[in-house]
Amino acid sequence: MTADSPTANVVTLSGLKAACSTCNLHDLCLPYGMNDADVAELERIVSRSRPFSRGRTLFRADEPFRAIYVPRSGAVKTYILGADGSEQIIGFHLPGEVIGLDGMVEHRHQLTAQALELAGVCEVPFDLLEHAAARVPALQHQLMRLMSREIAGKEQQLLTLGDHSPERRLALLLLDLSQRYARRGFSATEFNLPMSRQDIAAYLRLAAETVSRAFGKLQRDGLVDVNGRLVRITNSIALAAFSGQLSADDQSRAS
Amino acid sequence: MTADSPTANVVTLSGLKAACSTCNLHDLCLPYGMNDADVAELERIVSRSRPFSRGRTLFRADEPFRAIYVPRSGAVKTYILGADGSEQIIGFHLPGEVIGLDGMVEHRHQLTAQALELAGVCEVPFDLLEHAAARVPALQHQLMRLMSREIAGKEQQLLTLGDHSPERRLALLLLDLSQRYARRGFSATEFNLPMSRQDIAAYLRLAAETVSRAFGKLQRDGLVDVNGRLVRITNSIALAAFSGQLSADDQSRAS
DNA sequence: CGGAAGATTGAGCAGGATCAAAAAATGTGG
DNA sequence: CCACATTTTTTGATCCTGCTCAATCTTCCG
Repeated sequence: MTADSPTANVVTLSGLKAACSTCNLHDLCLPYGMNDADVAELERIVSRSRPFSRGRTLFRADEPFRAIYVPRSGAVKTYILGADGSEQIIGFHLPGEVIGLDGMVEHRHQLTAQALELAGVCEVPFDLLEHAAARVPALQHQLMRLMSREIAGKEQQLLTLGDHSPERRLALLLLDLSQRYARRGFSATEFNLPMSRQDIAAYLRLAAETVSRAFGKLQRDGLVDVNGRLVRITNSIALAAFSGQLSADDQSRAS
Repeated sequence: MTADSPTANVVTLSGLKAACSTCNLHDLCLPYGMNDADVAELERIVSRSRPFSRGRTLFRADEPFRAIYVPRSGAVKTYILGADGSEQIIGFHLPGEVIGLDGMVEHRHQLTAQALELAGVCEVPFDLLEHAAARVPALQHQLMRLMSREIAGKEQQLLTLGDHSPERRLALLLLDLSQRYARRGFSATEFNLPMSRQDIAAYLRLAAETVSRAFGKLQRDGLVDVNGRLVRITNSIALAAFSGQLSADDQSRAS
């Protein structure tokens, strides 16, 4: 249990034990559905790292897959560099959302994970986790649930990109973030975006200029109120209708 | 072990036991990494259905999630209907590729799965599978590997859609199918597409006309030879280079 | 053989990318 | 705390690519 060295480049994690039992992400994260004894078992595996400051990478694409990571606070983006060197953002990860589950097959990470803001992160060595899962059925079940959630989430994202209108893509992202913040106990209608406009553009596969204009349009239409990174959803029903999530009837009623 | 009734609408599966031990998809599917005793355990769970003819659905979005499905032969597409009623195709599934793993969290299927051609399918009740996985570590491991593969695959798909050029998107799909066929013992350079042009369009988020033109372009450039659904990859290196999978150097060399 | 669905080809249009510049926010050092 | 430098975001103008509409051709069924 040595003190953290302030050396910036070293991403080695300290051996600090996690406190899953007192973590408020309990029911979003790995411990969900487990009893106290099981959680204790989990805590022996999980270690908390020194916080990652903005821009620091948790791991890079092609690095060997050893562990999965879960932010406790802050936010993380995962991306891969395209053929032209541009960042293709694959996901934004809020506290309790597991990162790195895609590395199991190839035994290496498929993506690069980078902190969007100061982020406390838990590291979970995957081999230990798997062994524990074999002993603790509740852990096995929850681990699979998290993987299933990841699959469903990516499918949802494919749907978002399938929608052609930039405004609708942006609306879907804002609604998605809204729900995820709400589930974490934050406001569903007012929150700070952890990512830049360019990040949003790279995620929605749009030009940054288009994202800016899309924000303008949503604001002009009275759906959201945007001030820099602060977003307030002024009419969530209309926003959902506009995004195409509601039926055609609702849509016409809201417009 | 009653004979299958020919009633078309009934998707109830017959109780026929699977023969995972003699299935040639062994190392792609669930049995991978398991010993004979473990496979025998798995066979008690898996049941083979009467083949699904073209256009028949294995399950529909919103239906309760009870089982996952694996085609033994043929091909299956998964999709969801967009707000405007259009089919948004999420995936094409070849033999050995598990379908339905996204249903675990919400306890209902997120997508509709439909046979693209006559398809033999294995049905695996998920609760039984999970119980078996808790007893058989090799099964637990492989199940997680399959889920991880699914996540990585969806991420790859997001990358494909991120690419703006229709020709490159199509090239990436063809290369993807090529690899997947190759791993199944089929030719990597010559194969029949199981899906229509419209399906390809719905998958790549393009208009059908654009897909047609993209095929024309790839053919004119001497990368592929297309006759209806028969595809022959005449220059796989150039095709990979064109798709952006290879480095910029390779790309300039091939063009 | 005929009908229908699917695929291809062509012409015109619109929407998002790109290029360019101004404005705002962020951060840094004095 | 402010001034300055840098980055980020917004706004404007133009261009180009993929969508739409329309017609033809093909294939696949009964």
